[in-house]
Amino acid sequence: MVDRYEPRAIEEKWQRRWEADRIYAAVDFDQRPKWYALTMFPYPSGDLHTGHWYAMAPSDAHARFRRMQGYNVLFPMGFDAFGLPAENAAIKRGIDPKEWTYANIERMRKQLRMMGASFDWDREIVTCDPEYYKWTQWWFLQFYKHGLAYRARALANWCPGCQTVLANEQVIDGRCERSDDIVERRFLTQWFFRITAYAEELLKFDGIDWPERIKVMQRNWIGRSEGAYLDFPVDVPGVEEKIRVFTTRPDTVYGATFVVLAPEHDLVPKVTTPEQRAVVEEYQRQASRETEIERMSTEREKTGVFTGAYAINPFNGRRIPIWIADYVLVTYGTGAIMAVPAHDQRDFEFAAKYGLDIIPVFDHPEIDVTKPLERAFEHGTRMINSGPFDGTPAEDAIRAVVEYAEREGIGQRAVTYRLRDWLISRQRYWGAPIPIVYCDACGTVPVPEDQLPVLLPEKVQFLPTGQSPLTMIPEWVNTSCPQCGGPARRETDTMDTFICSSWYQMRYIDPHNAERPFSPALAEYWLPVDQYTGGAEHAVMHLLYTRFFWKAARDMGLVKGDEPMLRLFNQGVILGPDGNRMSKSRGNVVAPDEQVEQYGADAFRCQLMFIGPWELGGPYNPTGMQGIVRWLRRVWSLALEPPQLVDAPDAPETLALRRAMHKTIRVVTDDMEHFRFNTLIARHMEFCSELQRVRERGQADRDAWNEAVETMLLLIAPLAPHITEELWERLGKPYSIHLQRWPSYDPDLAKDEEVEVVVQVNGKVRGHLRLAPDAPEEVARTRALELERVRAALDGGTPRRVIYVPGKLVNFVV
RNA sequence: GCCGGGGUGGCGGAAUCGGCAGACGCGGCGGACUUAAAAUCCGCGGCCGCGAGGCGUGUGGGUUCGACUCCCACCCCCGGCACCA
Repeated sequence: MVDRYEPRAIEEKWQRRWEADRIYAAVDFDQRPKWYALTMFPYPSGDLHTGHWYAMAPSDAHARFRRMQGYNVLFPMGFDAFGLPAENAAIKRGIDPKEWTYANIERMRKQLRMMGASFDWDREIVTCDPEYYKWTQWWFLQFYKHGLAYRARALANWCPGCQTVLANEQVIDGRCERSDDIVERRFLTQWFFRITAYAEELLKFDGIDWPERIKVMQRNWIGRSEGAYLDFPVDVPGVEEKIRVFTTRPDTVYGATFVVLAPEHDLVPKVTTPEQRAVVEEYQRQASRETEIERMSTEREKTGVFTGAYAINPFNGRRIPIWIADYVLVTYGTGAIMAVPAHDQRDFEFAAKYGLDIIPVFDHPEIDVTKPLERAFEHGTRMINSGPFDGTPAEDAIRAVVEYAEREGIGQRAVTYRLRDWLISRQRYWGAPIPIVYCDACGTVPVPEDQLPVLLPEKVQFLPTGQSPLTMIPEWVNTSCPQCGGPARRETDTMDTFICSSWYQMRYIDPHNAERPFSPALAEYWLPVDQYTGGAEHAVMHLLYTRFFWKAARDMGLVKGDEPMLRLFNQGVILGPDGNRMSKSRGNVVAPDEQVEQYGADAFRCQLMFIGPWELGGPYNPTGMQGIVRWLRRVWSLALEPPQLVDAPDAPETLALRRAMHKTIRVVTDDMEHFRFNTLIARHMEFCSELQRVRERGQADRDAWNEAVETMLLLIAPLAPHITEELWERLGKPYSIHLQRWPSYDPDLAKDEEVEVVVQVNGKVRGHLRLAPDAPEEVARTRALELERVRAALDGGTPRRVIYVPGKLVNFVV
């Protein structure tokens, strides 16, 4: 009698051994084909939760699979360690952010090791290490040098809870992505990365295999619109300005009966008449107090005020009023629109409310355009009320008007994007300092590369003042100008942590390089990432930023190729047993450490993979764990307690066993390729049942049995690395199972010898046959007609038609 | 409103170039082993019906010898976007 399967007794032992032997080390410049597998690195919150396991364990299984297939696999892990929680802990509990973070990292390293994942720990990176953020700062300088980083005053998102500005991508439904506070809008001078320079290219996903929904989300976020800029001269004495508007409907320009500026538009103070100044300024004040949430509400009735000024429609010379209204956004297009109430519902509502003219400029087959409109209509048939363009068919209208505008110098075709430049400065301490110095004589001066890193000072006061805590350390702020040596001040804002994670995949390939972010030769060998896995919640943040970062790096000549991650897989969200998101307040949290304690890491890994398709996520049910535990016990028992082994190479049972094994290899390999862990484990369970039946018979062919058991262990190794290693050793096989080759199958043996064929009469099942998959129709038909129930159903009638699908069915139609 | 994803037993889920609906697992029921229990092993398992049989993949139509799968119309759930000119 052998000992029972006790996961706790073997898992730690093997984890230590693997690490000591560095069997998962990625080998630079190895002859094997390389495979860079990357899973999103965690924020060191101090506790590894089930969501981390759900993201990482299947990724690990896939990386192990590739390793066994003969790839030189790079599967690294690290910590995205800058960010607000550390600083908030400092504010609340007086703990130093650095100490807090490193203590958490230490704890999480232990928890990660319990997973038994094949991470190459020699390549670990921690983004808050000066050794790492030196290069984050270096990247900032490269962006600055290439005109991709700039400082500007702009309307920014301000989170009152976090006391810092945020990028547009980090505002979700008007709330802070982290703290959920309602975001305010403030005019502030901030640092930006020019992501808009790559807007057009970011819309293309050529040559990469990414989920459709991520691509759609990124396309929506970038929001490309084609149209034209048109210039409306201002009719105000002494003001020689033109209002440039962006429109996707230049063909409706003759219907423009007023112009609307965003309340924050630069020209507002210049054009507003003295009589209107008071109401205009009051409206601006009111608009500036509004949060995004209030302003974005589409239900809300539109408001606005007249500036008292007029502009001239450059097409027909018509004098039209200039209004301001907050339904026009200063951040989109030019911050000004021509309003065409007849053909735009928003403008229609505004015109109706304030009694402005509504002039249709298209005919419509079902609408009498000579009568007052009830609502705007977007598309008509031919242009009307449009001077020389009258009669132009709708499909030619835009082109005709734009060509005219370009000829006359009153406009030009244009493309605009919803995407804004990436606001990267944060008024917080726990981030990489922006390596910039302000000198009274030289102005904005980048810190020379050889003076990096600009170290974060320690022993800092944390008060949420809305200014970076760094401003309160004069000995840090005050410095000398790198150019002239005169007195200068450091930039006190730190960088958005999404910058740290935009290039981390590049650092893993050369994590200890002190001379440069990574060596070009290693980049040539390892990059780009072959398989990236992580959550879809990063669709328009990290996953967009890192593509931008890569393209910029490519244009700087630092990397080759157009995309950083060739394949992306988004796992779903793991939920608590009650189907809700796990949260302490709901009390539905499943703690991985407890699952491991109770069932073992192998069982927990497998259960997470077994519950359903990885991309769907779903509830984690701990009671279902029994099934996985039983299966692993059975694997244990089958490996260690064989039937009586005899020499029967030609017995039909031996062939059947071989067939089952080859079929299992085929199914498991195919499912592994496509991350179908749930069906793959189901196949394993079936194969185990088949082995069990063989064993029940009492004896089996020695070679076939041993081969089957060894193959089973090899196929399970990526899923459950500890138990398979233990059994591999007990079977006397060479260490380590994880360095063995993935089994291959014989396609002929993997095919079913006989399959069940359904016999139907008029589409209803009346019987079954066992036939070869490629049996000829004649055989199938004859055998089918021999069946009693089929004859009864035919009731003596002659089939009008017979449908035969080999391997599937025979259907008699009467 | 627009764009994705989804709706299948008591539960998690399988099966889609149209071909036995419910693989595999949980829970349930029955049996074997045991003084007993645990563990293990074997069997049953959509619904209605004693049965032959009938009905079943969100709803209603359609195409087809045959539809979870394709087409049309709709309902519900999840995620994303939403005054973007």
